[in-house]
Amino acid sequence: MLEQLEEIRRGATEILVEDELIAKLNQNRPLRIKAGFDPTAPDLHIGHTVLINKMRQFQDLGHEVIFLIGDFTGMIGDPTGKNATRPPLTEAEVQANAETYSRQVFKILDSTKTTVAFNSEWMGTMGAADLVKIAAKHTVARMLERDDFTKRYSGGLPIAIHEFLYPLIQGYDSVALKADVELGGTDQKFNLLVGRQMQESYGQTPQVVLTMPLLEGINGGDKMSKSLGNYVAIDETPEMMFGKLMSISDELMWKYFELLSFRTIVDIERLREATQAGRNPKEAKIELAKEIVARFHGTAAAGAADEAFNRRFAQGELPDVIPEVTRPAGKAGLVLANLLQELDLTASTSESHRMVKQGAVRLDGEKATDSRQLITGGQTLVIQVGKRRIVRVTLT
RNA sequence: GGAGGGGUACCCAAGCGGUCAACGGGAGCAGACUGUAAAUCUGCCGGCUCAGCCUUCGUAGGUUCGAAUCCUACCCCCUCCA
Repeated sequence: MLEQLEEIRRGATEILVEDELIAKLNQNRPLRIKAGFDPTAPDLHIGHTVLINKMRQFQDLGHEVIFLIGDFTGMIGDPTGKNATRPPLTEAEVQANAETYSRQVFKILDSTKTTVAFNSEWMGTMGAADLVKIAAKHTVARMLERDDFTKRYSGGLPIAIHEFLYPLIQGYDSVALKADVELGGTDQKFNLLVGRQMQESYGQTPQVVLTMPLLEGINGGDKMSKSLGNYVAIDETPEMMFGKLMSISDELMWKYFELLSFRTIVDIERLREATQAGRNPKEAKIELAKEIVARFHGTAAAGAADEAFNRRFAQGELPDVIPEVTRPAGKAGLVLANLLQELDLTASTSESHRMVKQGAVRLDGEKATDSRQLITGGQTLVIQVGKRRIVRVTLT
C-alpha cells in the first residue's frame, strides 16, 4: 500500500485529500479512476500523455480506469483558462473527434483494462428538470471564485451563462460514474473540486482529486494546446516529432524530461549534472527526443529520425522524401513569385517577393535573386523556401 | 429601464482630421551565426500585374480637398445604478 501511494504521488502536483486516498486504498478493492477529455480537437498531443501516463500507472496498480470523453460537455466548451467564450462544436465534430481520441489513447493505455465512457450517455437523456436540480446545487458566488471567471468578469470580457454549466456537468459525471479518484491538470482543479461537492450532495463519498502539472508548449510559456499550435501530436511522423522536440529551448528540455520521460528522477539528475559540466545540451535533447519518438513509433523509427534530422539540419542535406508535384507552365512560363504561391510554399505573392528578397528561396540549390524571373516548362526542379518548405516540381 | 466606458491587423496595444498600411510588445517567417528547427543578432510581418496600385481600423451612411481620427444610425461588449 505504501509503495502504491509513493508511485501515485510521483509527478503529481497535488492530492486532495491524501488521507482519503489512503483510506480508499486500504479498502483493498480496485478504485474507479476517472479522467475526462474534451473532444475539441482530433488528435492527442504529448501534453495529454502526462495525464494518460498517470492513468496507465493506476491501471498497472490494478485499478479501474475510466476514460471519459466529454462529448456532451464538448458542445459547451470548457471555459477553463480561456479568456473568451469558446465556439461550440457541432454534434458531428464532437463525434468524429471522440472516435479519434479513443483510438489514440490505447497507444498508452491497456485497452482491455480501460472503460471508455461518454457523458452524453447520461446527459443526453437528462430532462430540463434534472438539469435545474444540478444547477441548484451551486451558487454564483462560488462559481465566480474561479480564477478565469474572475479575470474575465473584472476584465470586461463576456461570460456566457452556459459556461457555468460546464463545471456542474463535469461534477455530475463523477456522480454518474461513482468515481473514487479523478485525475486532471492543475488547471482543472476547480472543476475537479466541484465533482467532490456534487458527489456529497448526491450522497456519495467524495472523490479524491489528483492534479498533474501542465506541460508547456514547444515554444515555452503557454501550456501545450491544439489551439495555440505549439504541440507535438502523438500520431505525427517520427521526423516531425523529433524535429519539434529538438526545437524546444534548452531550459524547457528539463521540464519535458521531468514530465514525459520514464527515466528515474536520479537518472535525469545525472544528465543535468553532465550538461552543467559542459556536455552539449543537444546530446541530452536527442536522448529525450528519441525516447518519446520510440514510445509512439518504436526504437528503429526513433533512430532513423535522429539520423535524418542530423543529415538535414546539421549537415544541410536535402531530406530523403521530397513532396513531388506536377504543374503546367504554359508556353510563356510562370513568374517565380506566382509559382511559389501556387505551390503553397508562400502564403501570397507578396510573401514570395519578400522571401526572394531575403535570400530564402533556392532553385536546385541556387539562391534565387529575381522574384519575377520566368520559370519555363519542360523541367524538373527542387524549390526550397527557407529550411523547411521544400518541393520537387515538374513543369510541363 | 437609466447613466457612463469601449469595439484598431493572428493576439495585446498606441493613434484621435493630412507626414497611417497605421507606434510598441508578443507570436510567426526569413537571413547570419551556431551546438539543433536552442540562444543571440538582423530583416520581414494586408493584397496585387510590387520602386506603382488596390482594400483595411465593429457595420452602414454623412461632413471634408482629405477620416482609424468629426457627425448620424445600427450591431456587439463592459461598468455603475434600478
